[in-house]
Amino acid sequence: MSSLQTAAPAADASCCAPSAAGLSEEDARQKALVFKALSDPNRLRLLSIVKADESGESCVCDLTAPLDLGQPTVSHHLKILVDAGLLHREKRGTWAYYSLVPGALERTAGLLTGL
Amino acid sequence: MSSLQTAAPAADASCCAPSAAGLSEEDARQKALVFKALSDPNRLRLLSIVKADESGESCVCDLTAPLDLGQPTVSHHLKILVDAGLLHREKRGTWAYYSLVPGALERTAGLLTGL
DNA sequence: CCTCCATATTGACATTCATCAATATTCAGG
DNA sequence: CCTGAATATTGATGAATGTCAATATGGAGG
Repeated sequence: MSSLQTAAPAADASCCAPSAAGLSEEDARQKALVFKALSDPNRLRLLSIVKADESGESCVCDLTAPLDLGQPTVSHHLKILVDAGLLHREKRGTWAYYSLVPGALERTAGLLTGL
Repeated sequence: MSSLQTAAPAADASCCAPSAAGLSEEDARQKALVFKALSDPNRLRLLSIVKADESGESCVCDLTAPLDLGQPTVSHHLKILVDAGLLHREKRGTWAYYSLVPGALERTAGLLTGL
């Protein structure tokens, strides 16, 4: 399971944080994972295409062409975005439809302003 | 020069964005650079420490200890954060003081919600 | 059952990255 | 000037990453 729990306070888990004014080491590592998922241009484009689609979801075949990448590469990027808790995957028949996890982008934005 | 201009509208610069529903390739690359700067746990901790400091600025010597990293490594990370437009560097005497660029975190958060 | 199609996984390769040790730079004091 | 201190830069190294070609998986239709 896991799923990064993007906005988790991670409060008592790090009760013994020795000092280090800011983030605990563990807290920083988890938050960095989300930003790492966002640190690739093609993944940003995938997110924006999925978001822009009026139906709210896109299948891999719609995402391969505009990025000029191979299908396995697009699948790989999509998996990273799903693992980061940003995209949701639903398989219907032969097709896989990806959609934004509601509120995920806003929660991630909150990670920044709440640093 | 450079300095990523985190919140630049990049409006007319990409007037010819051919199609690709979402971000243009160039737009995506620039935004990815900011998130790449945020994709390292130690850099997130640096940001939070600088932000948490009541004086609003910290020198390298204050940042080396809590991260348990060598001084060159911390300098390297700070440079990346400065290049990303997130931190400001001011040298006074022998010391270098780093502070948050006002509004930079909020602008970066806006990159996400405005995808 | 067999074939086709959409997607996922594996393996390999080149590139990028985080880190450190060593060295260079720059400034303050004597 | 010379010394010492704080920071930056360089070079090297091991790990992680993005990409593709090849293959696997799994459902749809004949």
